[in-house]
Amino acid sequence: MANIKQVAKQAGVSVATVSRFLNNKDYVSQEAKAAIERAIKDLNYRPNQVARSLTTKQTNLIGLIVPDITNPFFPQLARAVEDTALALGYTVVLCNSDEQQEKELHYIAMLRQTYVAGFIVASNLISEQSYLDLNIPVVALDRSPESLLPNVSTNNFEAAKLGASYLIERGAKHLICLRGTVDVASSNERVDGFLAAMTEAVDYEILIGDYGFDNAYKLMTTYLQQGKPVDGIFTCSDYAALGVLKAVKEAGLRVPEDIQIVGYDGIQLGELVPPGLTTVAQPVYNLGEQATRMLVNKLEGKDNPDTRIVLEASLCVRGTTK
Amino acid sequence: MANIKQVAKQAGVSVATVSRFLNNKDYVSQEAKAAIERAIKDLNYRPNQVARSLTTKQTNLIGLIVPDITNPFFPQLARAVEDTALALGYTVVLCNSDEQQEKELHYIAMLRQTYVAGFIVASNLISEQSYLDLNIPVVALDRSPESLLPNVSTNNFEAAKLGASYLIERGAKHLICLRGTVDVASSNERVDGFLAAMTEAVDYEILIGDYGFDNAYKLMTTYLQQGKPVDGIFTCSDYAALGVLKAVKEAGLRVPEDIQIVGYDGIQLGELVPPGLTTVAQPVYNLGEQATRMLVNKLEGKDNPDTRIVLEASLCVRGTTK
DNA sequence: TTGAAAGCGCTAACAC
DNA sequence: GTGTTAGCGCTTTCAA
Repeated sequence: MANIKQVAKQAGVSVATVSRFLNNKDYVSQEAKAAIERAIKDLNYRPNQVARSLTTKQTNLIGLIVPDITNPFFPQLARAVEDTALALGYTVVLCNSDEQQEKELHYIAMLRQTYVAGFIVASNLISEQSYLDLNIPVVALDRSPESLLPNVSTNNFEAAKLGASYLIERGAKHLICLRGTVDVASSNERVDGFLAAMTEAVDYEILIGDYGFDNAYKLMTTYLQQGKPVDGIFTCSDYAALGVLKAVKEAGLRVPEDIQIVGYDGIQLGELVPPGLTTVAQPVYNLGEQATRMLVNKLEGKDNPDTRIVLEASLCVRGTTK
Repeated sequence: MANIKQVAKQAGVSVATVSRFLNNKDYVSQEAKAAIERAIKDLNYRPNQVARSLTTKQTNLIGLIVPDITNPFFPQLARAVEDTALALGYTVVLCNSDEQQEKELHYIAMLRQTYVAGFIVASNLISEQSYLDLNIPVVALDRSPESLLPNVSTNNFEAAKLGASYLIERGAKHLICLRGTVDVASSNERVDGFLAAMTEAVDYEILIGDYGFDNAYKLMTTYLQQGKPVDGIFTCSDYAALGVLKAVKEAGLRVPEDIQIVGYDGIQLGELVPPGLTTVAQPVYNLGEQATRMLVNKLEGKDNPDTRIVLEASLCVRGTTK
């Protein structure tokens, strides 16, 4: 691969001029421009990003950290982020922390050393303070509106309340809330929303799980074996709802006749899984797009009063409710 | 962030010695070692990878290119690759080409400039020659065993034959093969496998689609409206099978009573979707692991006769077949 | 066993 | 408008 020196020589100018041309800086005469353009074409020259970032201590890389790439919600989110970033001139490095703190730290360290421009964090394994300590722009995505970090999310509380209320509205009397990991703000907020929807006419129980499929399946299978009465289940993620659905069916119960289910997220797969998953749908694409724009605004030092965007989720009624 | 010079100063040695220590090269006296270790700890020093790769023209980055991150097969594959790579000391950069050649080229160019060590390619948008021209190790994953590139895959032909045969075995008489993009080798091989399973007792039709959900859904919906007789469908991906399943159900047909379906890939979601997707299951994790090992072997110049690994797929019978 | 110094490819003063 | 040159942080001869 050719380097800037060769281009300069071929074009009969200095490397500084070539560099200016490359970065649209200062004035470069028309003749010089033309000569450089030719040389670049002739030599099939591409600027070396590594050298560039060694000097500038900058890149146009955005690290996107997701907790579990096998949860279909995150690929959908990732796609939105990538789309938007690419359109704005940034490249996304997708990091799957796989629910392991160690992996997340590894990715952060690696990207940090690569002069990553900023992060979009959709996982919850590392403290917000740690991210702040990085001293580079970070945006939290799909976490809590109360986050210390600039963030984009839905109103977890209201959204969960909406979903839980609907279960009651459709006649559920014995509810379960399958919640995500404890101490995770967004997860807590969703549980609070669920609780806010409870009335005196119903009873409920809270099961502690995570947003994954496997745990949801196991927890619900165990629970159903106990034979306690249940006719409505609210899960804090769609992926978990799918696990619940499987457990319920295997237990020989009918959905929605015996048990109604409402998920959370709005993954595309929700419509595939017969009888169709009723869910509190987050505006997935918009979530990803807004987070990316917010980060890029920060990166480019734009005036951006927006340091928190809260989008509305909506109830998407399908077959798992009556 | 501290740099090597500061470490050297603090430790009372030269930068060269620190560098040797960092890379376990040549001899470094015990005293020097101790002093350097202390200094590194005191300064919380981390080598700057950018500077390092500018000098060495190397990194331990592996680019993993997938065609569609929203197809659940690829996240599963990605996870296996990441796991293995991390264990072997490499970091995976996951690139979703999103079925767009432009995006794929963008990622390749960007990683190439970053001195990426090698690629694992699970997409089919760019010619194999283009990858060979990169002049760095590349391994094709889940493509064709006939690939010019070193590759890891299942025996597409046999696997598809297995799936199609099973449909016939279970009594299907009017079959459809929903194939992937034309001119893609792995896709062609699967169709050939399907064809090889056909007997005189049945009739069949081949529909051209892709591995995605949307197209499968649309194609099948349209097809079913025509009212032609169909009682068995083989799709070249599970994700597409889910689309077919949806179309079939919407058309008011029963699965498997009226129409039997067999997918291909073995995604986890196959078991969730009632009545459970019968599929030709690829050994997903193993596929990803082997590809990563093959690439790393090449990167490290190990003697590796293996330039092609063909794994066996197996029939996973669930509810979409009788 | 260690240090001095050149150089990786590029940007950014600074001088002309 | 343009060229010279000093780094960016690291590895790697080459000498000592």
